[in-house]
Amino acid sequence: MKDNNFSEWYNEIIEKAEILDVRYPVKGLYIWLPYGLRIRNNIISIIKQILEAHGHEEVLFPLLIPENLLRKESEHIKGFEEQVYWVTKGGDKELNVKLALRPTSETAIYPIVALWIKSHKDLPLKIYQVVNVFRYETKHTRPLIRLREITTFKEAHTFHKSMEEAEEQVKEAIEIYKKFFDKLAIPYMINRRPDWDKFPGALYTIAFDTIFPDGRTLQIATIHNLGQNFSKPFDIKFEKIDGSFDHVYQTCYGISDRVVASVIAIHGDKDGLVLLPDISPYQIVIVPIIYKDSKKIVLENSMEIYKRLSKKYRVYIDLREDETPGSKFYYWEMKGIPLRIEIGPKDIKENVVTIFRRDTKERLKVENDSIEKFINDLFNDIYNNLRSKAWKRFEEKIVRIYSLNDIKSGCVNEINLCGKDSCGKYLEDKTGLRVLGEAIDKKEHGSCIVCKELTDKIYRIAKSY
RNA sequence: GGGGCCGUAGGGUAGCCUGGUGAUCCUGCCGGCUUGGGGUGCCGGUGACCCAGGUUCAAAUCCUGGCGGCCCCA
Repeated sequence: MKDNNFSEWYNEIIEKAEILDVRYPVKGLYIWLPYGLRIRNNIISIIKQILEAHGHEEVLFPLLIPENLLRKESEHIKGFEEQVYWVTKGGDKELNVKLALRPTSETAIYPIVALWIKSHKDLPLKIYQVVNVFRYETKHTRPLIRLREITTFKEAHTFHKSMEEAEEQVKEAIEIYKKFFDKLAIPYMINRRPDWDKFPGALYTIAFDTIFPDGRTLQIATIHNLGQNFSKPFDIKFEKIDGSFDHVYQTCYGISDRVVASVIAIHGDKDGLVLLPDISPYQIVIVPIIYKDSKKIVLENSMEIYKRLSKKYRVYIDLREDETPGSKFYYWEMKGIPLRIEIGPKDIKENVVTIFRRDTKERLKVENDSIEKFINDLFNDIYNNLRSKAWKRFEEKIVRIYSLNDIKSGCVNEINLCGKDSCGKYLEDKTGLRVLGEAIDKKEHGSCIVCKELTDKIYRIAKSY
């Protein structure tokens, strides 16, 4: 079902694995359930760690943005106008100044940062926050993919003394997201968005796209070079070494709930979630195999191993007596727990435990004394296996195309394109696919698939979410 | 942006076309016995017609609107 009806599979997993409750009576808003939230939080802490290691500091700005600030940068507001939720009343009273629920936080953050930055010594400044943002989506909403409340919006904002430094920051951001998605074993391609699809107000936008099992691409991270487009209207100035003043150069970059969607969609299989040890709420679940006559010894043994492993891992021991082992197996596989340890009378007699790995469904017998060592290796194995499988499937969905007639809709097409808007738009109209943008890591001589002009630019087009 | 389909217990469904029976079945949940190394079996119980209006003696069923879900095309 994952392969022939991805949507159905996805919705079912979200519900059965208890990621979200999708029954909230407002379109595009969902409830994080405890299990899903733990996965989300584990993922967030990974990106936080990486950002902090790269010198970013966490901040937290308000949700409401006064209308005049939201409108300061004209391209920006044009891009978001149709999607803004407004707060117009306080109780019964009409507000004098309408307040927007942030669709993103540039216009909330920048006027304040303008107060913080005085001199070149204050630069670079690198901050980030993890917040919710609201967008009145008119298109089909989907859990974690297209939301009206994006509950997990990690946005970083950086401020620099020169365009060169801002360009360097874009490169650092790319490295940050590479590390992040590598850690999650999510394959990606990096595309420079066409001008008509860049972030409103940006000089240019670079995006990470992954490919879902149904062949559609999903944007999972974006990086924007803002130049001085925001620092001028928001008047973010600094004094240079020579005493003159300039407006700062800025970048911003973000990820969202879509990262969680990718983790679910890319690693999951027909039996449910498949989680990496790093992000799984529990890394190991212990299922004692209880028979009447050996109940006591099995429980004692299981508890002992549970306590022992809990020192190093996140472990859950499933002591429910009204469920049979078989039903527990299915349950924890749906939940994606990387390892299951079965302990029964046979194991105890042989002084072993039975370890089952979720990713390959193999069962292994492991000597009692060497469990920890074995698990450490196994965790690495699981990561490597999931990562290489994911990249393999990803690459199978990318094709190199030389003629308009050969373009395929179920995968990512790599083509030569001159880069003119007119050729890109023509292509979108003609194929119904979307121009994801120019591959930043790939060049190849050829001629534009539309106008035949010589070019070495490779563009990617695909059906996207 | 355009078009189509749908809304019945916690989940999945039958019934709707052609209005009228105690609203079907599976699953889940609760209780009991049984079983326990891949969804153990049996018995008993629980729980639903999205909302508002309209048509009608009578609405899950027909009509209008709202809210919500899904699919296709651009």
